[in-house]
Amino acid sequence: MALPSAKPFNRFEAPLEVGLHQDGRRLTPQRRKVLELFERIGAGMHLSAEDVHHQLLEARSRVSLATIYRTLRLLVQMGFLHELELSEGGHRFELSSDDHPDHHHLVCVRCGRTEEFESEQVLQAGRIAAERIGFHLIESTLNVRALCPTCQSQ
Amino acid sequence: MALPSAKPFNRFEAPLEVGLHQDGRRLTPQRRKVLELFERIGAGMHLSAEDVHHQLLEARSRVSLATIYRTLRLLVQMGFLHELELSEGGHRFELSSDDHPDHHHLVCVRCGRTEEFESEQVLQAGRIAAERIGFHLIESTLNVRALCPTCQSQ
DNA sequence: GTGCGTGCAAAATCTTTGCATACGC
DNA sequence: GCGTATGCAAAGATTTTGCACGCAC
Repeated sequence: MALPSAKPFNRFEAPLEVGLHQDGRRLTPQRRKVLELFERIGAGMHLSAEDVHHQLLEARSRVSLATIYRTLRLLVQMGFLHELELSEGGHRFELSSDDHPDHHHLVCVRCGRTEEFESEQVLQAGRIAAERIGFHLIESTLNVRALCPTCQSQ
Repeated sequence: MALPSAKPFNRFEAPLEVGLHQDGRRLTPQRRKVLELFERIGAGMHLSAEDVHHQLLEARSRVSLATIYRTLRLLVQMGFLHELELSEGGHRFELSSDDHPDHHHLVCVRCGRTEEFESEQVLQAGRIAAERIGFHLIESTLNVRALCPTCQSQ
């Protein structure tokens, strides 16, 4: 008779384990708990490192904040999580100008090269989305993560 | 005979002074220097608080970092500066998911309420902008800063 | 003269890191 | 058993704040 599986099935666990082992890394309870938390709350929920820490504590899992920071960075690198930039964390400033209306940024994820562009289409899409749920638009910024030509050829 | 103007003309100074006085605030040399710096380097340049501090020191202006933080916040509130969110400062995470492709965020600047939406139009605009300068698109996120219905009515 | 703004230094956040121990492999 | 990952605490980095003084108005 077959032994019961020690771990419940988790659609993320197999890929997580495989991905980790490819790089000589290890599947630890801490890493599993962080990823399971995100799976449990579902896509589209945004948590900070501190949020993750608290949620895990409430679920009776003590994972140190340092490990959570390390794990979040790892899971983003591996593609399991996305890192968002919402307005709270903005730390750079530029001049407002009529010649230079709402504009957007293309950032090379490898070398950091940044290019700006404008797009009436984007502006309009943001406005429509805002109006649909009754928000009043203030400004919109599209951040495009990309590879620049130089980094593509390397 | 007319007295010479003590201050050189500056296209931002008059609006700055007027805007400040409307709220019972004052036009100080520090505030003027910060705004002049941004004007000197031109629209589209992105500076952090620390950058502003260094640039002013090089221009022989000692303005304390605390004042720079206070002034940047003020100038953003008044609309003279924009606050950007580039990829360096992201601090929130969400699950990646095939059911939940590139999507965008509407954030209420007052209460922080966040709504998501998707837009093929935005995706396409990002793709076109990337291809135009030879970048290869990885992902794009539109952040829309807005006022939610509740906060509008207050 | 009134009271807002500044500088300074201390505090509060938020995030990273060094090191000894624990444990996945 | 080897070597990666963790927890802890300390260090860093960034941003905010309390307070006395200075200066814009």
